[in-house]
Amino acid sequence: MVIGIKAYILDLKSEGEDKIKMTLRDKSFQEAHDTLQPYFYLEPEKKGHKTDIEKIPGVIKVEDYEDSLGQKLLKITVDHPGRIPEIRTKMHAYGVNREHDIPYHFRYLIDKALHANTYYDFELDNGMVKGAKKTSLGSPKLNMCAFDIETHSEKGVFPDPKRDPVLMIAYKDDKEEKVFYWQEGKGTEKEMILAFIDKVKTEEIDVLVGYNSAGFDLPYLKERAKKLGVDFDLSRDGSDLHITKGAFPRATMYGRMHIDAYNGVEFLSYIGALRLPKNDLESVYKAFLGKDKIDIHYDDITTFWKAGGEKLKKLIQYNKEDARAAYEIAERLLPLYNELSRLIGLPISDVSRMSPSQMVEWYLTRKAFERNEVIPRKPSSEEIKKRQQRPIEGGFVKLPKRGIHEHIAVCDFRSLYPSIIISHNLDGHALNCNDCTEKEKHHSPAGYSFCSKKQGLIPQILEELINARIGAKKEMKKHKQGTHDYDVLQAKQWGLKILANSVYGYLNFAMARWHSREAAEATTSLARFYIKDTIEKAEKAGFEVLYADTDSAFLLLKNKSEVKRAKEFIEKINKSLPGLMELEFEGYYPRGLFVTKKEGGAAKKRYALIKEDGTVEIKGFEFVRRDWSNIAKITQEKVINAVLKEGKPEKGIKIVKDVIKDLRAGKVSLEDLVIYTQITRPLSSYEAIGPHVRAAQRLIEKGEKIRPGSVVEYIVTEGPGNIGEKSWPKQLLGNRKPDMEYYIKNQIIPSVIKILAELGVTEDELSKDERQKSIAQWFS
DNA sequence: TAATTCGCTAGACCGA
DNA sequence: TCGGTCTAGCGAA
Repeated sequence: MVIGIKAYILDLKSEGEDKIKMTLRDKSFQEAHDTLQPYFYLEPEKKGHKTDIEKIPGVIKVEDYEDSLGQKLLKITVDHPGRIPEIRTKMHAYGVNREHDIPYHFRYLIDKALHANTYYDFELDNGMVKGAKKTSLGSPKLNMCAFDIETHSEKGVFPDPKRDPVLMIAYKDDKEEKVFYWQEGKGTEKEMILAFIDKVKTEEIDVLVGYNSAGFDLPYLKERAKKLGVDFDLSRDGSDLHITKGAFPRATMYGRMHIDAYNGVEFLSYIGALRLPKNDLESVYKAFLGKDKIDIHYDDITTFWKAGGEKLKKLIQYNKEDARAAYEIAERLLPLYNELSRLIGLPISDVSRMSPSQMVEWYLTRKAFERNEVIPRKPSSEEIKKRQQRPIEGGFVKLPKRGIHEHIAVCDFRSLYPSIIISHNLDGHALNCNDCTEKEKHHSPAGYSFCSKKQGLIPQILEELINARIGAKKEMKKHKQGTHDYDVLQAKQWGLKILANSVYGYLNFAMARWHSREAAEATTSLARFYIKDTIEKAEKAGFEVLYADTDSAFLLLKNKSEVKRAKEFIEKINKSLPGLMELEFEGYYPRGLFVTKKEGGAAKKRYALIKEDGTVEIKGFEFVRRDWSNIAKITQEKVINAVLKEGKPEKGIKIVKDVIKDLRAGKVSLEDLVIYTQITRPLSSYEAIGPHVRAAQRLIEKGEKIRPGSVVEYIVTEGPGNIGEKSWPKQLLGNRKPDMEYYIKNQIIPSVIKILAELGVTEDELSKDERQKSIAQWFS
């Protein structure tokens, strides 16, 4: 029987020989099947292998294949996707494998031109897909829930699912917040787990979110379920929850997308959309809910659970807040992942675990298929090492003019690297073309030239991404803020921006299939050319250029009315720029501050600007760095504000002196003295034991887990030895007293001195009236 | 197994 | 104890 349904592919997997099973979702959901004969390519070492290869068990067909790049290959069709690993190993005798490492369900979506999470009119014949036509329906709305578990724990012992039960499971969706729990004599752990599974199923949850749930909650629940004889079946087809352990843990269940919000937070931090002191649940909760999460030490969880009454209530609340924090982060992430999934065309569960580079690579893979280009191999480890040897030259940074300046116009190139790549067709395959004359080619200062006739894959996808983003932004204007359509478009343009911004980095990334050193060098060399050219032209036009970094230039104006002249200058530049390249007027700033380095000379990448409405933008200074104490940061912010708003030295001096006084009087909270620093490698591989490493060692001695990525929070205390010896983790501070003189001398003074120096404040002035004469020596 | 380069600064380390 | 050099982290773009 043939039926037609409007639905989207939520999930899919391989099933048997040449079959794909998929979950089609609309208001309900339904299982469907399709076929795709698995295949891969071989770059043959020499001709004449064909007949040998045909004899290999599992090989169905061997054909000559030439793609649109002129690559002459053998296309090897096999009977079963699961056989590819075995067959491709045998192929080493005949040549080099190509496209042998594309997961079968990705292969299916790419070859059939189907995008996950996108509505199609499917024609199904007894559950087999007979046709799929794209509809005009927009983004699907997925049912999402967050969850979190609390487990029994003995003092100082990490919970072990072989021994310690799960006490509670918090659940939150868009309708309710609920905590499943049991107590001795009231219910059982088994019933609780079953009730949770039942909840996920009855709510038809499509997206299950936890925090570190791939590494902890789901493996833990699975293990407990096994012990209790419960079928821990969260999937939509009765298949098992699949757990992959290791440095990058994964948990997958067919038919439901699992998102680990921890990956999401790392992703958002990575692309610069989120900056938290550390990427833990507490920081997420505070950033999103604006208040601190209830604090219960994990040693006390079982005690609270047993105690009942108010304590139990508090534990329930604690558990709820964990789920709530995961939910908050997921609410921001899901629309983005949904759009990225639609763009790249792969399921959310896969996309949510990808780095921006991987996203670019899979996007390119799909587009390469459309162009009939067999994709490049992954580089070997030797090739990767070779690529990493000599770094390419990056952006140009102009030495700024130090001091406090008035009337600054900032202009910057819109999407500089992408627009250069598109306008000059920078692409590994467009390099050294034979179709263009020297004159026709795009030339770069790096010495490489590129075809001007046939657009390369990289410039093509960049152009598509940028145009799609312009389209999405235009479309956004037709919708009211806060509506579903608006939010979807917002997420879409964000996803497009992430992809477009990642392409250059991808090009220069050693592990990239489409790595092109030449294209990357051409990109940065042209970027240096354009910014230097702009600086030169600005100076010729009579502007003093205060500073420039990669894609932006700061023009010093004589007065505010010169803004018009600056805009005219920008327009003139734009007339000379090729293709999509555009210089934009970013803003007018009445005042700006550039300081000198510690070693003298003006400092790059550190400045502060104030807008007409009084908002201050601070770049590079300690204020924006997490590895400085809050007291130093807020003092610096106040001083910068005072300098930019009033420009009088007295106020700045007073701010600093007051803080010093407060520190000596013990009026500063401990929280404001904490320094956050990340541990980036196993402790044993540090050559220099800095304060954060010393503090981490102390945590390890107490049995805490410190891994690369852990953020240590430490305070410098009074006592003998170097600063490291004096550094104690916040948790282990005990009776130790913070070393206030350290905070004055090594935190407050260095963070303000270069700023106040621009107002003519000298070391002596700052130390005047101070009871301790020794202050002067700090500035020596 | 998953973007790079440019730049600043603190604090350890090391030899005189 | 001093100063130079190196290691390490993090931010700007």
